Amino acid sequence: MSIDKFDKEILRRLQKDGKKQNKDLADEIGLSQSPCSRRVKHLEDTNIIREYVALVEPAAVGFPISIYANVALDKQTKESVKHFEDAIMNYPEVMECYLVTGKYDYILRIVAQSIDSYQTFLMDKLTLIEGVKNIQTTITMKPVKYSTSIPL
Amino acid sequence: MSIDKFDKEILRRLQKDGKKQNKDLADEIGLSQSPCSRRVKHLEDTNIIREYVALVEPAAVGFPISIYANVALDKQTKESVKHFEDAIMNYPEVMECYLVTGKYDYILRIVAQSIDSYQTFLMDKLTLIEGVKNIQTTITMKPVKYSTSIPL
DNA sequence: ACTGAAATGGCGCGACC
DNA sequence: GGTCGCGCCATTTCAGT
Repeated sequence: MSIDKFDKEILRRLQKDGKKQNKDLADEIGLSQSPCSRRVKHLEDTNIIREYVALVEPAAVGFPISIYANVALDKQTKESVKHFEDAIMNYPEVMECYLVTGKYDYILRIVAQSIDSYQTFLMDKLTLIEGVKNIQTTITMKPVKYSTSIPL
Repeated sequence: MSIDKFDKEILRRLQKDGKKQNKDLADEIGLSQSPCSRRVKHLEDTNIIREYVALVEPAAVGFPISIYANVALDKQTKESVKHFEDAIMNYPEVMECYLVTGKYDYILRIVAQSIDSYQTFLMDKLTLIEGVKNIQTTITMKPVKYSTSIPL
């Protein structure tokens, strides 16, 4: 179940092109098709490859705004934390959420169609979650880099 | 060039499964195969679909640490900004980088194999970029949510 | 046991309506 | 936007080392 050299090469390439043909992949890493295919299948089955997705340009589909929100909770009890995280999971605008150290409890990246619609999200959803004490918003002005590739 | 109902349905599905077969996609949205395929191709050609990728579980390949770094520059001149952004583009550990408002200039999400290797990255790379004045690091303790799907 | 080779079935793709 | 047909690739099975 350890990741060897071949697996790393496979992952490196599939992270760049999720639709790369098995034939080409096999050629590139220097294996024939069936062992290559088996390795890919194994990486999928063990959830090392979580999923294959199409990445959509947010601005092109009407979501030009990305916002970071730092969220502090009243208390960090198991129930309080679970309630917050469950709520977050149901909000598709929340693209990322991490539990963090420091004076806030969570960092969220939220996408929105406009600053107004973010305001609405804030008022109607985020601030209404039980246990949320304080939210600090950071507006992004420009995306500089967005990568999904782990640097193997 | 406007995104209609069909295109939205296509994007919604390909964001969830980038390898969904055209045949199935066509069935689901209620079109036959070739118009469906033509639409997908158009979305690709206009870069509304940026790319297809495999998402890899970071912890499973030895990158369990995600860190947010807030970076302030000495000055925000065109040259200074360009120099920083160029440097960032060459660091594969930097998964995301946004230009932001507020007392810092950039927010970065960085992946690392350990806190130590992040320290090394900080010392040997980030702080050495010309024009970087100040960096504030926020360690993440747990990923709660990570989505790449724009909520169409 | 894991790799490499061959055959079969299905899908994507492009021409045309 | 739909229909049809060709070619290519994924998959599975089998033999070899």
